[in-house]
Amino acid sequence: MAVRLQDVADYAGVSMKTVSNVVRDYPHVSPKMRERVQRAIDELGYRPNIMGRRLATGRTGLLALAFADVRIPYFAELAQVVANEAERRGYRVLLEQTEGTLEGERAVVSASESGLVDGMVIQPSVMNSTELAQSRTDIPIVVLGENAAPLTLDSVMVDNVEAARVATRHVLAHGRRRIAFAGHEETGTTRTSTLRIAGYQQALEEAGIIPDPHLLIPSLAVTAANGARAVGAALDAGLRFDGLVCRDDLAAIGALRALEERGFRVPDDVVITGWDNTPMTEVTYPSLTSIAPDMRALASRALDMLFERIDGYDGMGRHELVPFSLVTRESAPAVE
Amino acid sequence: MAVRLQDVADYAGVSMKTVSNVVRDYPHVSPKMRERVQRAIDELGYRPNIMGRRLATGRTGLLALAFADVRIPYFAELAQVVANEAERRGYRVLLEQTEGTLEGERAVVSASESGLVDGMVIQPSVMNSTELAQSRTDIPIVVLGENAAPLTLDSVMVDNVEAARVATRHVLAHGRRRIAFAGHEETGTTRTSTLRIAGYQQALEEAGIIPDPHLLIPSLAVTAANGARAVGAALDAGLRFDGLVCRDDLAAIGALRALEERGFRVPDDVVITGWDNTPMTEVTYPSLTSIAPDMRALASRALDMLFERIDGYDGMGRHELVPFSLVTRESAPAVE
DNA sequence: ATGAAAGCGCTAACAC
DNA sequence: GTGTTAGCGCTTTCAT
Repeated sequence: MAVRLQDVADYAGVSMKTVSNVVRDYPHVSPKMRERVQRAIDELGYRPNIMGRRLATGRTGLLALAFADVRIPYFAELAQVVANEAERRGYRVLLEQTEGTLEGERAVVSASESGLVDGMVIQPSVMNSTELAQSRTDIPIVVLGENAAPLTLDSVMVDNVEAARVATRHVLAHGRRRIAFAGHEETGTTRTSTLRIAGYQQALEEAGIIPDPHLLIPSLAVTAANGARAVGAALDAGLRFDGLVCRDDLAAIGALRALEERGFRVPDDVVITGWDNTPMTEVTYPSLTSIAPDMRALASRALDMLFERIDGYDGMGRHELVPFSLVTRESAPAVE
Repeated sequence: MAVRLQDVADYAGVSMKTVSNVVRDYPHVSPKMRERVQRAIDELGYRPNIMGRRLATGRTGLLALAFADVRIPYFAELAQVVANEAERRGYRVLLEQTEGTLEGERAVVSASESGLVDGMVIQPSVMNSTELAQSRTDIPIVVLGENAAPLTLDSVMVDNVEAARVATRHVLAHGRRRIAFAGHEETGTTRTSTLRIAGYQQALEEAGIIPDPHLLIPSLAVTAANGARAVGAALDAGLRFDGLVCRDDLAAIGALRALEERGFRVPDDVVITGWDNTPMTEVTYPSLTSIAPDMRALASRALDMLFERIDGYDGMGRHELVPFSLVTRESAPAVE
């Protein structure tokens, strides 16, 4: 039905090899031959069949990108930038969602079929990198947002501890002393949250403040609605604070609503920082100061390392940090 | 390197055919043989190679999902539900982003390679369905959110006109009379926006109100920030309204900010409705009343039709509507 | 119920 | 510079 390489070869009166050379822009083809073949290709409307090519080369041109849920704005952002970077390298991206559960992550990682993708970029929610490294040995994996065990896995992340210190110091610079932390998981705190809380506590201690565990406000899951519920419940229970460092923008957005609903003013009564610098931060009222990871660098370095491994590099796991910045907006304005 | 079907066959002392039968759960295999082969598979850790299988069967098990940008919450939602429905049918989803441009859509649709995906679900931003139908004839396509020309393309959408009437009538029921519409594109209104504006105007006319073109507030692009700018500028220019039907939730979120920033109160001064019922509507302050398309039905019907075509159905294009509802929240509460 | 062999569409040695 | 041919890993008639 579809026109094949052989059809073009027959039509142009040349061999498959020559047509293949033209299709793949192989340099050593005479101009007139190239033109003749190209005409045949155009007239027949030939399109190379990926599967045939992939079988022959062993490369699929496909990458898997795995994370909890695209509906979480940070992951949508990640999908966008990874897809862009992949495209620049001639690759396409297969979305794999894990729902943030261990089963989901296991399912994604222990693929029952092989040869679909050449590599995988994964931001695990719960699985540790040791298990990760053991599950999928047939293709290279780059881990995002978590320091991978130094086996064959590479990792890229921002320095969560440092970034949390920066955010917290910024709140301190506003003269706030009772600073809460919101949005980490209620059950089984993830590594990401642990690191951010560590940075938050370090900054407090550096300022001579003893971290008060009551000021840690966990929420059920990473949604803004849960963030609102958690912060709302804390306020209703009488908890008071004048600064709030949030685990992510969703928690911050939820906190914003919980506070306003109860008559607290941001930033006058409570200074707030978010994390991820997702598009929504610009348009909440007040807009949100947020930690902005360099997403482009993140995706770019992750794919660099992934392709090095696809190309055969076989050294120890490499662990890279990418830059971040604090973008100040109304919820915690810049301080002179 | 990787273990192949032949390796398993050798190891188990049977033919490839038998192993293949076991792998694919072919019914006519004797239990003892099945067990023997299964043990070989387990011991060798055999995983069938997708590409080999696909080449042989002609099915890739992959679907393309194309739309403007995953960072737009509605599309993230769409990606999520389509991925889920596809998985239930044993398929995976390849993300294709068009950036909402004609070039982007053309690039996605006029794939230079064939055989990668078995079908495509696309929500076009600018390309009309006639061009769509002509561009990609090798695989079936289902169009979302736009009434496809009745060639070989199927389409699924909500009744945009009717939904816009429902939203507008709800605002009218609040006793509002100067009702604006916000968030449609400034340049080259999309078909979606056109339909929604039509429904909005119909509802006004039914209520005996002559639609005032000044109350149409376009914005530069579908982001909340642009929505805020557009509505803000309109207010600053002296435009006044007591109701606002928004093209989508992003526009509504932007409008919310623009209004609050200028001291207008929602819903007291202005009643607002959004569209898409994205997660953020729950947690804005005030929360947003929004048109909620039945996303599950949308994805489910789209994939049903797509698979019918993949399986050989070759009739005229079918055009289906899926249900929607109006979810009332604080920005436009339910009216008794 | 199981085996043998012919492809699926393409690339890559290797020859000419 | 171009043609020949042998796979890539799997499924699938067709035999047995």
